[in-house]
Amino acid sequence: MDETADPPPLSAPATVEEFRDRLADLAERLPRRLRQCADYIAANTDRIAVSTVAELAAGADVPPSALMRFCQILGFSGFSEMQRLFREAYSPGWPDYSTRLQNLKAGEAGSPSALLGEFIEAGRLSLEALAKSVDEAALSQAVQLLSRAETIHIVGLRRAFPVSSYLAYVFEKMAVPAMLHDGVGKLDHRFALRPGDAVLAITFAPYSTETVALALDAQQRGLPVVALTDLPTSPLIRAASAVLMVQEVDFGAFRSLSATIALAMTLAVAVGSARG
Amino acid sequence: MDETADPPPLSAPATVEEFRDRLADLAERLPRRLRQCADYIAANTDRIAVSTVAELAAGADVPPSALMRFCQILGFSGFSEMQRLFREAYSPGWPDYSTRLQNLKAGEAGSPSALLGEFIEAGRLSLEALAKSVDEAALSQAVQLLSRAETIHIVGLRRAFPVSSYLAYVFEKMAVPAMLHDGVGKLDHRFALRPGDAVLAITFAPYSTETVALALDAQQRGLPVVALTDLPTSPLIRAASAVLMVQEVDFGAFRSLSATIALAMTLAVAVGSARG
DNA sequence: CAGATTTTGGAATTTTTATTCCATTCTTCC
DNA sequence: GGAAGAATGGAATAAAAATTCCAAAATCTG
Repeated sequence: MDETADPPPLSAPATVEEFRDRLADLAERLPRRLRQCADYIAANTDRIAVSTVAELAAGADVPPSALMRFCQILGFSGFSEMQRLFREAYSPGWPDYSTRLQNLKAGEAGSPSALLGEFIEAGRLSLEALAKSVDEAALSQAVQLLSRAETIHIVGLRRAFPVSSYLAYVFEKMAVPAMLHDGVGKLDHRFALRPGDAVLAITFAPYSTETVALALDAQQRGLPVVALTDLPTSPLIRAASAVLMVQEVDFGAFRSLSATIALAMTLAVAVGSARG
Repeated sequence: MDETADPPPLSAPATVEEFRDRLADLAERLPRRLRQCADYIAANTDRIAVSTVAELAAGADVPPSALMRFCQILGFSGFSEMQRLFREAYSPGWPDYSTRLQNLKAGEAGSPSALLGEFIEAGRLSLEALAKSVDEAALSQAVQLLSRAETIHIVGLRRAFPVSSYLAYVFEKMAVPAMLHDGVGKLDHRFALRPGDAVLAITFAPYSTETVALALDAQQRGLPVVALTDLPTSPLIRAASAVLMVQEVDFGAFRSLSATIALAMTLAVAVGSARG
């Protein structure tokens, strides 16, 4: 009979900060559906003010009633009360991307935000350049070669290592047999290359000798090699059966990887779905 | 019999600009109450997305029915249609893709170049979102914490591993003492954390327990922890002294890393130059 | 593995909001 | 000053949205 007062009767968050705090606090211990709500809401807080329960629920991929329960757990009487908070706090983010970027770059030269502006711009330009310059024939051929391989050997060190490790991750997610040659212990695993396999080699100037060596070795054994590199003068080219070229825009001595990763992902996903 | 076609059958404005033009055009020749509507709406365009008919009518000091009539005169079927324009214009409508991209995507669906178009677009959108959402204060604080550290410990696995390995590369190029915790051999190297060091932890949903564990461990020893993560609900947050949040746009199940890398680079270069 | 407890999805209900309609009030112009 | 037409306000209705409730499913516990 004494239903020991279950949840302390939370009062509704009064500010957006309070809201975020409570959300972060609660999220970990919520059951699955409610957790989905929390994540979606966290990622799309700005849409609360202009959406209906049904729209948000659809976005979070839960039924509307789950979202209602979620609002109540946060301490609101319901969705409407929560929405009121955001409608009142709402001020449109009108200054759009290009304006915002200008502001970022205009900040005191050398400040972190100015730097960020530069890197964002460099990434954007690289992506645009890639869109313009991609060689569709080479891309299709690369996909074909890799789709037919038994195991795909991925090699890319130093600056190319983030790319090769991401490729390895994506292939694993798609259950494509792949081996990442990461150079740990200076082992080169050359003899892991078996007939029927293929090599995906990635390197940019200044080129890694280990990567080039592995690619040449594979070629001599008659394995197909797909090269992901930057210039027509790359030493990788004479080892390769298919060449994908991508040039990143530098910012100072530093180079974005946006375009390279976009291209690598494309390759991985296309291969993954071709192998089906 | 020929009821001389009354008002030319206006179609609804399709953009906010069109809306403003039509409003300016019409306002002068409207009768009193409708004129009030026009004036109030012109001055409070930004509230349309988040208000009800009744609220706006009260603001303009007219009855709701007058406001309804006003919407229809502007060419909308009613208030809801007008509101939809502003709700959509507000949040998600990051504008203007370049036309090149459209072409890429237009290629045979499922073809590699169509895929590439999607990844390029996802990267672009992620960069734009980052430009909008970056928390400059948190960024400065993160730079400060890492600049003061003796050794910087970088930890990020699975999907975050490309980011952490790139950070390690850049720090090395800049001669900043840094250690990459890569989980090789399942060693956690927890005791490499020394007083005076700092941790830069990177993880995205679904969060890596190893990364979170190392961050918490560091926090308990009183070391500063900089978190690079995606959502306010991330378990990393309660371990962190500075939190950088970045959200990537998904394409299907796959996620670009463009924005994350841009932010990571910024951090690395800012720290590198702060340490001279 | 059975029973207890929590979580979930969706249909039913209530509340709010948008929209229409029409009697009344203002304007205008003869 | 009165008739014709336009404009108006508010009550009535329709549509949409929020909220509740409960049976079924999933999960936990002994």
